[in-house]
Amino acid sequence: MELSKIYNPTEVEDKWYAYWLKYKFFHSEPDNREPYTVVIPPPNVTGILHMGHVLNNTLNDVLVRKARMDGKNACWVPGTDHASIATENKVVAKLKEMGIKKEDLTREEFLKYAWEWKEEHGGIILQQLRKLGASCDWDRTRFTMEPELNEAVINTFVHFYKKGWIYRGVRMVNWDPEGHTAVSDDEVIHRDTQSHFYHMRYFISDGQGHPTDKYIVVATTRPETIMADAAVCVNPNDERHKWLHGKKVLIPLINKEIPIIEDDYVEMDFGTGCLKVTPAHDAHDYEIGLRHNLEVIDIIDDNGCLNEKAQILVGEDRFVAREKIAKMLQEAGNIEKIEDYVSPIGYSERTNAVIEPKLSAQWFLKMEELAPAALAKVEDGLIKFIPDKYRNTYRHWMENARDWCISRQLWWGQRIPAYYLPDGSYVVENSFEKALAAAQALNPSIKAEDLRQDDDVLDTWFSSWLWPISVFDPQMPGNPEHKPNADLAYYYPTNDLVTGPDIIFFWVARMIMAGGEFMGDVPFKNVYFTGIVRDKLGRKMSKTLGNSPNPLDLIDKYGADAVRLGMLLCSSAGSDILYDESQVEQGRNFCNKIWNAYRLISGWSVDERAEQSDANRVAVKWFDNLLSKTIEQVEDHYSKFRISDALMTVYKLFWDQFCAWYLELVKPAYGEALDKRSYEQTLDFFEKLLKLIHPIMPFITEELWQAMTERREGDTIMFERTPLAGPYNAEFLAEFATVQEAVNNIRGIRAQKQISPKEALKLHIEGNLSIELLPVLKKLSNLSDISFGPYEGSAVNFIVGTLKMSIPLEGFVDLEQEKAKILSELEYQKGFLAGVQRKLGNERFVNNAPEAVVAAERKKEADALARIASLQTALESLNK
RNA sequence: GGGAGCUUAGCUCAGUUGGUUCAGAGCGUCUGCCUUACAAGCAGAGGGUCGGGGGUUCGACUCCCUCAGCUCCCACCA
Repeated sequence: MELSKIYNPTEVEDKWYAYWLKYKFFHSEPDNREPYTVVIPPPNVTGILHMGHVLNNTLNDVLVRKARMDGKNACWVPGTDHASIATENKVVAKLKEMGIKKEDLTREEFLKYAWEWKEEHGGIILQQLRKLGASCDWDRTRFTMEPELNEAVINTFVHFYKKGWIYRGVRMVNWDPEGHTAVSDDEVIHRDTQSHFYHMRYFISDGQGHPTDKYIVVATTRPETIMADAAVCVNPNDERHKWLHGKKVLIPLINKEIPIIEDDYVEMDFGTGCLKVTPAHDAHDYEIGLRHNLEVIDIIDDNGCLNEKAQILVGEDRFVAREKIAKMLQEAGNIEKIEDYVSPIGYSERTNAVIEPKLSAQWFLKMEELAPAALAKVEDGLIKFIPDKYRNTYRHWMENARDWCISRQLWWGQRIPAYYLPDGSYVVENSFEKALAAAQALNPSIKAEDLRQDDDVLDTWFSSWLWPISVFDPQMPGNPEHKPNADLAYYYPTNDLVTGPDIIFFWVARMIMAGGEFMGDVPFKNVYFTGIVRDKLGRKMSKTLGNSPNPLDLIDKYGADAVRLGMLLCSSAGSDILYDESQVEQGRNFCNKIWNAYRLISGWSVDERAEQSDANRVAVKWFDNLLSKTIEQVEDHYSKFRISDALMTVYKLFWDQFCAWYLELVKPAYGEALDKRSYEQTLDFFEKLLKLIHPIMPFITEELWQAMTERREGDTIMFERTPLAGPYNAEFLAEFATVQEAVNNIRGIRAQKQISPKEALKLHIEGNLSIELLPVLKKLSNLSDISFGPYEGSAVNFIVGTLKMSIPLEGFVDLEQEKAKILSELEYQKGFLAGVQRKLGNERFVNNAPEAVVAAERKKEADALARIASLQTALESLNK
């Protein structure tokens, strides 16, 4: 069969993925092999594949496929996350398009739409992962909001509640007026934002609620909140404001009288030294309010609009109100000045709305015991972070962890299992029936219709923190009597987690907490943190910039193997990845190289009776040694999670050694056949190389592995064992490398002197070189003759290692040029020798340095002396 | 404001207890080649005083100090 000159991935990839699925090669069941377990970081159920996913899942797949080929029982559990805020937003937006407002729907009606949306768009991303070649056990696909996992979440809540670690409290929370929910501190992003600093005059009251002519200047960025002011605060040590003590001022526009108070919190040298205190709308002010018993006046509603308590501008959006009130203050003569001002403003990570600090009742999980326990797991080395530097970040956070606000004012998610009695008290149980019973225990007259379940749902992370446990045995969390089922007992703890450092606290830390709480064991042993994928200018990939390629388009254009390689090429753990399409091109080129190597080998005709030539025998011996050495290096890279190094090592072995040297060596002349022995050994090498490459590029390797010989239905490279490194002869490899260098030199001379590769040359070698390597040198350099010993004729000379080589080239030798070359080489060698001898002459070096180092220096000295000697002879012969 | 990290070739980065001719790799660039596996290729070449300064050491890209520049994380001085 004629193979095309160019590898065509599309058909190949679809064919083999379907084949792998057909035979359920990805499926894992517990057995007596060592397990290798990975759980996918569950993507948003309605999300679509982006470059970050590609990076993450490629790395995951490489690790899983490698483990599988190492003979482990590899299990990669896929699934999706319900992503409450993100999904609910999408559904709300969709309903809006349809002319439906969320407020007009009941909870049940809304959830019906949400589930419809989920069914329609959910899981697309999992289909897309298949295109990438991800070898997930699809039979184990989970969703964080499926019934069993919901149960696990609810049981977890009840568990911690009964333990006394979950409590309900009024706190200043980060309110997202667009998402209509509280979000955790970690979901708030602070960005410097251009705004204004309004300097306002607050007139001193005469005691009757009328302004005097005296005033103080208060500076704020939020004039729209003045109606909620409860006091003006100054520093007690501030001389400038001593006269104000005990006085009252009037809030502009509404003329409300508020006291002047004193608190150390106020910085004297910031602003005017006078702070308006608005307990309802600022966390610090709230604290001050608590200390001074101030009234809390909440004038902003859940949509971020002013409410009736504001008295003026009721119903206006907070930003509109800000502009308007500034104008009103100006007109009323209350504005001293308005400065441009840049200040950090909190934005919602999900909706990008400006966060409004807001007082509300929320549920919290205490971190008091969970955080230190989870910190210890990493500090004690039970869990390794790659790269290690994230331990610092982790420690810092864990030592300062605040209680986790776990309630969200949403409908899409697990509803908090707290049930309120008419008197405002509540019970927490994992079912309505139990709750009713508990309520009736408190008050026998309670009926079912008297109980009202809490409206809030739980933070999505409150379900994903159970993921490494719940995907195997959802009964486990929050169920102390339950014994782990067979899956959980076998697969837990998982081995490696590949994820981004941005969710180290959201997810990684909390999984460690849940693992400790429910399993008494870590959820994973290694956490590999990827970087963030950026464009080649270093910018984050974003929709608005339009700099994020669609991975599926890339796969269509270049093939999944190429995309995988392109991603891995630039990915060292923990550092950001500057993605450029040229890397994917490199991946495609590599596929093509592999493809063409196969074309070459498969096109050879074989001579059953021919003897193996000396050159071929040495070539095989060399590559066999090199393969062992390289496998050792690759294994070492993998063991340290240096995936891109492992990849580059294999890449260079295939391209720079196998193709550029080995195949060139054994390649029969045109029209001639290859001896059978060399042919079979070459196929063996090729197969081993395919196996080494398979974890990185699964498709092309399966295609060629299947093509290279007759395979049975159901065979796959996936379950072939990783080639093992045998012993190798390092000296032989080094000597071969010397020959390669010599060949390079001769090629360079040919190029320089414009001598055709077809014209045979003679070579003289001064020094020792194994005779067995001569056929290699001869073949690759097209030499008609090699002789040893000093050469004194006119020649082009070069030095390789300790060998001086000369090519007699009557008519091509430029004497002067040759002399100059040797002289400069001599100079270099003498300088080098001087350096070495200086070192060796230094007693402290000889006495203090390790013996091996000193010995190496002595060898350098000897080698340099030998080279200098032969250079000098060469020079003398030229001078004759 | 606190913490962590980075700075090595045009670009992206390795450099793994301080010691091999250690100053590297990939890509890009330049030159010559459509040589019957591959121009998505082959054969060559050029390119860096390892951010600046100081120190420790027989020896520093590597350890310490300092300065400069950049990045990230945490932190709501209104």
